[in-house]
Amino acid sequence: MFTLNPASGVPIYRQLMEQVRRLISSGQLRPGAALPSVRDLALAHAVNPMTISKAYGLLEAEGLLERQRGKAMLVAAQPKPRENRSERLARLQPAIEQLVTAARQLELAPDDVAQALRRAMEKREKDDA
Amino acid sequence: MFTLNPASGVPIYRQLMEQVRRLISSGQLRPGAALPSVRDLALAHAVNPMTISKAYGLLEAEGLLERQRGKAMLVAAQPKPRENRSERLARLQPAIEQLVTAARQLELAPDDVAQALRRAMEKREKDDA
DNA sequence: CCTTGTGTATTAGCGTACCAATACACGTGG
DNA sequence: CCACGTGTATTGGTACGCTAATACACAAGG
Repeated sequence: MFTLNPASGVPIYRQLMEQVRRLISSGQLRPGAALPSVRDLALAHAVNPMTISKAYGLLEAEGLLERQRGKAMLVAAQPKPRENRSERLARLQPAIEQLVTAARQLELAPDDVAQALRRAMEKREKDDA
Repeated sequence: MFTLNPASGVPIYRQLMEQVRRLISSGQLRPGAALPSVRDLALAHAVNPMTISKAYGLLEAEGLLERQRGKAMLVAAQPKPRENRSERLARLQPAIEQLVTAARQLELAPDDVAQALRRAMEKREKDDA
């Protein structure tokens, strides 16, 4: 469900937060849905439970998650359950900018980049299936 | 020349290193070319000079840069002056993977992503000109 | 009741990243 | 020669990110 890369430089708890935000904004995690338990996630990704808890706690402070004593973390009941396409595209923008910067510095033609991107998306689609 | 974002989570010196690697692998920085001075870069990006120096030092350890006492850092004379397209595409892969991951979690269609990418690349091209 | 499963607080420790300020060694040009 | 521009070493400090090991409060189910 999540992709955590400890060597990326980006703090793990931040990676997790961003991915939860995305899953909620796309509706893959709907209001009321339960999140993976802190210990499960920590075990699965070989990470300290407190690192996961930190992400959950911050997301609760943002109002995206709700806490129930003794039970799993839930997606909060929100006024905006699912963002429209343009809002989600806005969330994608940072990743796009980074890719464009890299492509420019590598002097790769737009067509080459587009083709590589299409390949990667097709492969991901296949792997998910 | 460089794009350093202190808030991205990725250490500044790592961002710089990666971008120097890309500019060399594309030939935009050729063997013998001088790099921006530590103090200039530090001033331009509001960063401590030692942070830039750290990046330069590590790149020298990698063999990408050469040091001349009292003079600016140079791009080393390398056996491989410029990488071919497939090698440069390989360097682009991490940025692509990250974009694909984000797109999946945002439930954005490949066509939407491709279109957003093309727009961003065209805009960058225009801004550069 | 008691076990198991939630999240969380606490304490301590460790390594990294960055900063400020200072000083040094070297090459170049006035 | 001297001033200026290279990179760099040093010292000291701050903040962050992550870990380990415990321990607690609560809910649900056997």
